[in-house]
Amino acid sequence: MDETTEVGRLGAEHRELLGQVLDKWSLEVLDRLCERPRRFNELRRAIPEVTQKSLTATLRRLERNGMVERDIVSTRPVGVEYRIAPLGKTLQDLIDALLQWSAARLPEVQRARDRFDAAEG
Amino acid sequence: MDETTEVGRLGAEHRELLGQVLDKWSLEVLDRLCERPRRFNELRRAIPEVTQKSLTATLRRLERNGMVERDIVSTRPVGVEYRIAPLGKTLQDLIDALLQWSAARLPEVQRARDRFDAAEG
DNA sequence: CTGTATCCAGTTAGATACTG
DNA sequence: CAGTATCTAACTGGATACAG
Repeated sequence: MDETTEVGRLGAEHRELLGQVLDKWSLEVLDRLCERPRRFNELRRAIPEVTQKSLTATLRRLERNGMVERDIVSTRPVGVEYRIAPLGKTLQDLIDALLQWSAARLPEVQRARDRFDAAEG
Repeated sequence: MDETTEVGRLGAEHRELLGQVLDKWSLEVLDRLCERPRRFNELRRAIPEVTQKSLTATLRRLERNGMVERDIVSTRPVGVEYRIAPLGKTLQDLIDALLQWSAARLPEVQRARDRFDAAEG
């Protein structure tokens, strides 16, 4: 296999999976559910910027991928509890590491952005 | 601080940063550049599904965030070499871990998807 | 070789209103 | 409480043509 035809080790399926699990809201939802199970509106309050529609879509996608489980509480009115699934639990350390990386490096990134924006003007 | 007002530990700035660094093509581009510097078309060949437009946009974004550096080679016609920046290097272990997680867990995820899709029909 | 520019179809996200 | 439905504005991505 020569260099000119060398292809990535990441197939489309892996890109799709990581895209569904690392997207805008999923990281934060999973992080929250790793702490403890949460109700729908509890998650909304914990992530104030997410809309109901986007949170619903995020939770469905995570459920479909086996990352979270959904528990219907038969009260009136009904409640729904979301909790981390075993498969989602395998992501916990990775998510923690990503959030810590972001917190640690954001200042450096900001300086890089300022340099870039100043140079291209 | 009571539970009803508790908010996430991830602010909008962190979500934006992770979004720019973990997006569809960035992971694979960074992974490739961690191995060694690459030319533009070399990256295109390594990631056959990416269009020129998207690869350009991805590289600009990564450059702006201090993740990659851009080196213009004054030949005719000109060449451009991209290489990982020190800040991008701090992501390498995380990226490796994500790719490995994806490779290890994809089969389980597929089974979860099949179950979900069968149940909701 | 490494881009930029343009057009355009398809997806996505917010706002709002409504339901079991 | 936990959604679904609808409309619409904004963004995204592919195709194509062209340029330094």
